Amino acid sequence: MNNKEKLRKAGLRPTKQRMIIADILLDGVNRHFTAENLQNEINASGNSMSIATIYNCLKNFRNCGLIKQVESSKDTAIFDTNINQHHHFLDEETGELIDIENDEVNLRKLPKIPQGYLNNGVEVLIKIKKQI
Amino acid sequence: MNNKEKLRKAGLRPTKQRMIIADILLDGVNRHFTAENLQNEINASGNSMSIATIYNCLKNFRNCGLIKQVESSKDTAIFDTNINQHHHFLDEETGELIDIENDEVNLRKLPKIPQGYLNNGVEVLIKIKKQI
DNA sequence: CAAGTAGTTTAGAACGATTTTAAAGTAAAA
DNA sequence: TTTTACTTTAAAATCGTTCTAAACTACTTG
Repeated sequence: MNNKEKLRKAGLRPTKQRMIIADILLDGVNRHFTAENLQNEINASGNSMSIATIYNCLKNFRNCGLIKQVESSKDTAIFDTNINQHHHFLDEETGELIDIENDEVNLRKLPKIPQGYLNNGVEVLIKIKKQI
Repeated sequence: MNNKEKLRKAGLRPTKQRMIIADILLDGVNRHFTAENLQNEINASGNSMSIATIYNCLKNFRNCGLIKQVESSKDTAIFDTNINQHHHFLDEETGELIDIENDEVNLRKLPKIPQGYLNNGVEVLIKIKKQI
């Protein structure tokens, strides 16, 4: 399925700007990035786009499940093109994130989900620090 | 150990402002809060403090391990007085966090920590959503 | 295809959380 | 004490992100 079809399937009009971003993000390579990182890639690809459009687009893509947003207490939002359930190592010093595939983690025991709620995804974060 | 001693032990001068905050936060009750929540509690206690001092103090307390900061992609930093390793349920709609004690989660299998790094804490986040 | 309409992009202003500034204040050391 | 280093403060600045409202464009319908 090409990117135009992916956008339509997600319920998004395949505009010029969304296609530029889809071409960068939806290439099958897993990556973590910020809005600013993406703007740099857009510029490097010979295109340009308002930062408001980049934020709109990231929000749309995320809401449609084309990308994920990483839970992180950094001051800048971090997005992830790996939309499968998976986990992360986080170096708190540098903010660097490393993917952990889902099958590398196994939970023996999970707590009871609170009354009236449904489980909507489990994320394991392993904080790491450089050895000295 | 009283709060003055806790601050000294953490390497922090027990100033008037830090004592006011310690008296609110270090009462043994686990809570999640933002800088603004804390400011309201300070005001409610009949004291007042510059917001810059509150941010300084939270950063100091966190760096000394007196409180923790929760990994969350909300736009406002969330702190936690529960400094033991533990986990959270997160309702992404409302941002509500619920503690999960460490013994309620059991990991059967953990991935290999990347070369040159040390494990610095595991956090499990279970995203939940309201049943409809 | 033409015209209508609903959704999209844009630059720039606005916003909100957090940090910086630099001056005044305070705790601890000498 | 006096000195020194650290802390607090109000206000300004910063930074990521969202809003605004006007121009634009994709899609629909005739």
